[in-house]
Amino acid sequence: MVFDFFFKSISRHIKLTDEEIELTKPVLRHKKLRKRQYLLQAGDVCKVETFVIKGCLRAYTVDDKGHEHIAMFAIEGWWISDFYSLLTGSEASQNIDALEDSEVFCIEKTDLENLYLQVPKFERLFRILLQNAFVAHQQRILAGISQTAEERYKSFIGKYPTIEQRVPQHQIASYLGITPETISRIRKLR
Amino acid sequence: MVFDFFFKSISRHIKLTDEEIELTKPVLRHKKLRKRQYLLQAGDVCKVETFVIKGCLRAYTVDDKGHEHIAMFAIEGWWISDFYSLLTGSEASQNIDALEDSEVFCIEKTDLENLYLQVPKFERLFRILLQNAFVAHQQRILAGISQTAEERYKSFIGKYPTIEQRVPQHQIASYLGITPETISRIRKLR
DNA sequence: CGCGACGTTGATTTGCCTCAACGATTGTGG
DNA sequence: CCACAATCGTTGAGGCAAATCAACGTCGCG
Repeated sequence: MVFDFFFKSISRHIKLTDEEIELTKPVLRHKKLRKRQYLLQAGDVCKVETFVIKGCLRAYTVDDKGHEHIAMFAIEGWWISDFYSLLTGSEASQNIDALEDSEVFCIEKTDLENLYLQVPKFERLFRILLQNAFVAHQQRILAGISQTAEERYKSFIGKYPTIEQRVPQHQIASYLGITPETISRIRKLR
Repeated sequence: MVFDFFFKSISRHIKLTDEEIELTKPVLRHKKLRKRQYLLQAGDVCKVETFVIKGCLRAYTVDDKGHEHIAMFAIEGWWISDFYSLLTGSEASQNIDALEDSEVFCIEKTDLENLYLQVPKFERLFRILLQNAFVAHQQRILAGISQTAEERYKSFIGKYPTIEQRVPQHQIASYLGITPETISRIRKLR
C-alpha cells in the first residue's frame, strides 16, 4: 500500500489514531514523476508540500548567468517545496524537479491548514521537521562560512553517502557552491 | 512592564487569552546581560530558548584556528539559542554572548514543553517562527553558494540596516564569511 | 595617559574559478 | 541495432577574487 511508507515515516514523530489516519489519507495526492520532470517551475506559485515516497528530487535556483544552485535534495522520506512561495503565495524563485523516476505525495496548502485543525498533531510534526531542518541549515551555513571546498565536500559525503552515490557529481558541486572541476580535483587526491 | 513587549511581539502570530497569558508569565525568566557577557558557552548544554527584549546578542562558533564564525545575530523581538544542543541535550558547539547591554526572557526547555501542552498555541507560534527561520536560512545558504562577497555584504545591509548600524564591521564580516579587510575595501568603492 | 578594540591600506599569496579540450558512458531516434 | 548526440567526469593552463600578513591611525575607556 502506498500509504504505508508515509505513515511509518511520520510515526517516528507523531502517533496517529486509526481515525486520524483516515482523516489524513484524503489529503495525500499520489503522484508519479519521470526523471527530469518538473514538480514546480520558478515563476509559478508553489501550492503543495511534497513528501518523497520513492526517488530523488532537487530544488534549485538559476542565476542570471544561467548557473543552477541547488538549495536541497530530497530522497525517500524527505519533504520538499519552495517554502517561501508556499508560505507567502508569491512566485517561486526555485525549480523543483526529479533526478530519478519518483513517487511523491503532495499536500495542498489549504488541505494542510485544515489538517492542522482536524489533527493538531500535524502542527507538532511540522514543528519537529522544521526544527531538524533549522539545525541542518545552520550547520550548512556555518560550513559555508568557515570551511574550504574540500572540507565541505568530504563532510557532505560523510553525512549523505546515499545521495553521493545516487546523484551526478556536478549536482553535488552545485549544492556545495563549488565547481565540478574542483570536486574532480579533490577526488583525485584519494 | 517587562512582559508587554514580549506579548505584543508574539501577538503578531498567536492571540492569547488573558488566562493563557497568565499561564505563560511564570515560565519567562527575566535576565539582564552586560556587554560581552555569555549567555551560553560552547561545551555547556543549552537549556533555554531566549527572547531578546532589549540589546543585541550573537551566536558563534570558534574554529581550530581561533576564528569566530557568527551563526546569527538577535536583536529586540528575536529568539536565540543553540538549537541543536537544546534539542538533543548534547554539548553546545556555539557560544552566545551580548554585543550590548541587553535584557532577555529565558524559557527553560522543560517549561517550554509543558507550555506546549498547556497552551498549544505555542506549538503554532514556534512552527511559524521556525518557518520564517527556515526561509531566511535557505536564502542565506543560496547567497553563500551563488553570490560574491560584495553582493552578500550589500544584500546584508539592505536587509538588516539596524544591525549594520549597531555592530562592529568585523562582526558582520564574520557573519558573512568574509574578512574585515574585504568589507573595508568594498565600502571604499562608495 | 596608555592600552585594546576597531577600521584602513598596501603587498603578496592562494584557493578556486574560468575556459577549453578530451575520453567514456548513456541514451535515443532513425 | 547502430550512429550520433548528450551527459558526465577529467585534466591542463591561466586568471582573479578574496585571504593573508603586516603596518598604521583613530577612538574610547579603564
